[in-house]
Amino acid sequence: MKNRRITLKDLAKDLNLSASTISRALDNHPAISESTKKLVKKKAEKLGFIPNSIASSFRTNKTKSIGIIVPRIDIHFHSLVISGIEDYAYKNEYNVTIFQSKDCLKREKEIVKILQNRMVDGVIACLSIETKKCDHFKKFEKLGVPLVFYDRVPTDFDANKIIINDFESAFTATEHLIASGCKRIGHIAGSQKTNIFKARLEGFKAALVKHNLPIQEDFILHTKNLGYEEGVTCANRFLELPELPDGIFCANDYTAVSLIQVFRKADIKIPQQVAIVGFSNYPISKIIEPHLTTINDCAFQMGESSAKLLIRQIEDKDDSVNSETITIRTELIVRESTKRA
Amino acid sequence: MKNRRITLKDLAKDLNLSASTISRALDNHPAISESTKKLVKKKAEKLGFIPNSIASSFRTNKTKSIGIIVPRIDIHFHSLVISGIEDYAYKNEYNVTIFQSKDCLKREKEIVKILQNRMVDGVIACLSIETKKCDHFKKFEKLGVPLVFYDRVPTDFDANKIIINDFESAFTATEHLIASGCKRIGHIAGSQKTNIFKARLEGFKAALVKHNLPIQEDFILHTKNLGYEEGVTCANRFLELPELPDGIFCANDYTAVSLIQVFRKADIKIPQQVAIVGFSNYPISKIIEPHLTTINDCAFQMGESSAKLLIRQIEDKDDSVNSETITIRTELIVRESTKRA
DNA sequence: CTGAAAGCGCTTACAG
DNA sequence: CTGAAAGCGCTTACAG
Repeated sequence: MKNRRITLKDLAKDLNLSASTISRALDNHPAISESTKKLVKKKAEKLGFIPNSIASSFRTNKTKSIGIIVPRIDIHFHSLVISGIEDYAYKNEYNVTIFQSKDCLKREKEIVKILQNRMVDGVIACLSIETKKCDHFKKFEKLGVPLVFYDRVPTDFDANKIIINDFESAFTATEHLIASGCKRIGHIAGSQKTNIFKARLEGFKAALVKHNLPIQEDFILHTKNLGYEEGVTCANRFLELPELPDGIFCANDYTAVSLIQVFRKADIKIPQQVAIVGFSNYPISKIIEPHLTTINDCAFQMGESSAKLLIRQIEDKDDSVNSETITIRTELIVRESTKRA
Repeated sequence: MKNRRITLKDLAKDLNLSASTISRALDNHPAISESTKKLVKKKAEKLGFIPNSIASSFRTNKTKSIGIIVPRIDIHFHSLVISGIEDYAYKNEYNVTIFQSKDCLKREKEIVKILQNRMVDGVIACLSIETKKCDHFKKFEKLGVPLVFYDRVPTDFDANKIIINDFESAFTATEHLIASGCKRIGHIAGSQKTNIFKARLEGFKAALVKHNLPIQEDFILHTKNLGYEEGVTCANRFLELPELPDGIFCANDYTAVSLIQVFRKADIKIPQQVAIVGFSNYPISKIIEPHLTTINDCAFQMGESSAKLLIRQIEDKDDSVNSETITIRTELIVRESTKRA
C-alpha cells in the first residue's frame, strides 16, 4: 500500500540527467534551458514527485516555518492574531507552528527551548502573564533567529514589538464619553502590573485632565483579570456609590457587558443615565443590547504586521540587527451604548 | 553576534569520543555506561548544545509534527479543537502546524499538497464547506501519512473520524423541551447539505415522533449558515405565524441568541412563553439573559481525541490500516432559557 | 560498552 | 547549459 517516495535521483535516472540539473530545473534556475525545464517538470508531475522539504531544509538551513507562542489559542484575541499571522505567512509560503504557554512561565521556557532546535526560522510571541524577565528569549538573538513580540511585550529587553496605542485609545474612548455629555466618568481597570492596562488607565486620566474634569478615585475600580464575574462585582460596587458615574470606560468588553446587564436589571437606562465604552470589539459587543461602543483592537492586523516584520527580518539579513516597534492605530466604534442624543 | 552552532561532532572532539557515542548518550541508549552519559550530558549543557532537529528528522523520517487544516482559526469551535490538539500533542512531544482553508476547496487542495512534502507525520482536518469529494486526501494513505477528520468529515471516504452524536444530542435537547412542558416545538436548522445539521434536524423530529407530538413544517425554519442575522430573520418569521411555538431548538447558539433578543423586544417571556435551547455552549450562552440552555459540543475534547488517535496511528504501524470513528458524547447544559417551573 | 562508516535527499560552488 | 562531488548533522546496523 505504502509506496516508496520518488526522489530527485529517480527523476535523474529516468531522464538521463544529473540530480543537479533536476534540482535546478524544478527551481527555475536561469541557467537551465527552457526545454529541459519543461521536460523535467512534466516528468516530475507524471511520477508524482514531491520534494522532500525536510532534506531541503536540512541542506539550506531554512525551514520556511514560523513559531508562535501564545498564552492560549482559544482566547478570541489570540486566535485572531494567529489568523492574521497564518494569512500573511501562507501568502509568503511560510507555515506556522503554534505553542500555548497557558500563561505559565515554566511552560514558556520549555517552548522557547524547543524552538531553538532549528525547527523554525523565526518566532512570534506574546508573553505569558507570569513573565517578568525575558532572559530566556535572549538565546534567539545569539542563534540569529528573529523574534517579534506582540501585545504583551517585554520591557527589560530591546526587541521587535507590535503593539496598539493603548494610551491614545483610552484617551479617545474617554473623550468620546465627554463629547457625549458625560461629566462624572468612571473606569474599570485591568491589572496595573500589565503595561497595556496601565496605559489605558493613564489615557483615561489624561483625557479627564485635559477637559478639566475631576478624577474621582472611587470611580476607578481595579480588577485582576477583567473577567465577566469581576465586571459584575464592579457593577455592584458602582451601584453602592452615593451617586453613579454618568459614563464608564472599561478596559475590556467583558466587564462592559457585565455593567450593561447589571445596570439594566437595576433599571438604569443605558446610555441615558450611564454611557458605557468597552475595549477590544469582541463579537459580543455587537450582540449585547444596547450594542457596545468599543475600541477595535485590530487583532488580525497585529498578526499580519507581526508576520510581515518577522519575515522581512528572516529574509533581510542586514535588517536583523535593529529592533523595531510598530504601533497599530486602533479605532473607536460608536454603537448604542453611548448614543445619548 | 551570531554564534556558530555546536554539533555532535564538536562535542565528540571535545570529549575524545565518537559522534555515535555522543548521540547514543544523549538519547539514553542502554548500551552506554552511566558515567559516559553523565559526562556527555554535562558537556552538552556546558557548551549549550542544541540538537538539530531538522537533521534528526531528515535522518529518521520522523518530524514529530502534526499538520492541522481548519476552515478558520478564529472560529471559537475550531480554536478550542486546536487547543485540545496542541495540549495532547505537547504532552507527547509533538508540535502542531496550522493551516486555514478559509472554507475554500482550492486552498484546501493547495494545503493538502504542501503537507505531502514530509513536513508532518500526520494530519488532522476539518473539511471546508465547499468540499464534496475528498479525493485530494487519498494521497496521504498512499504515502503512509495517518489522517484524522473531525466535525465535518468525509462521507465518500473510509477514514478516521472524530464526531459528536448530533442525532442523539438533538434528540436529548428536544426531549428536554418536551419534559419542560412544551407541546408545539420549532427548530432552526442549518444547511441540510452538511451532515451534522441534517442529523440535528432528524434527531429533533425523532423526539417529536417518540412523544406523539406533531411535526409542523412551518415551525422548522431553514438557514444557510446559522448566522446571527439569519437568526433575527427566523425570529421575525416565527412572530408572523398565527401562533408561536412554545419551545424552539436551535441548531446553534447564535440563532438561539437572536431569538432571545428579538422575542424579548416583542415582550415575549422566555422561558414562560417560549423555551429555547441552543447548540454548542458558546461563551455567549452564559452571558445572554436569560442564560441559554444548550448542548456542550466538547470541542476541546474533540481536539484531544483527534490528536490521541492520530498519534497512536503514527506510532503504531500495525494500527494504521484500520479506520476508526470515535463519537464523543455531548451533554445538555440546562440554564434559565428553559427553566419554566 | 564504544567506534567507523554509510547514508538520509537535497543544494550549490566549482569546473567545463 | 549541464555534471560530478561534497556536505549539511544526525542515526544506526554492523563490528569488535
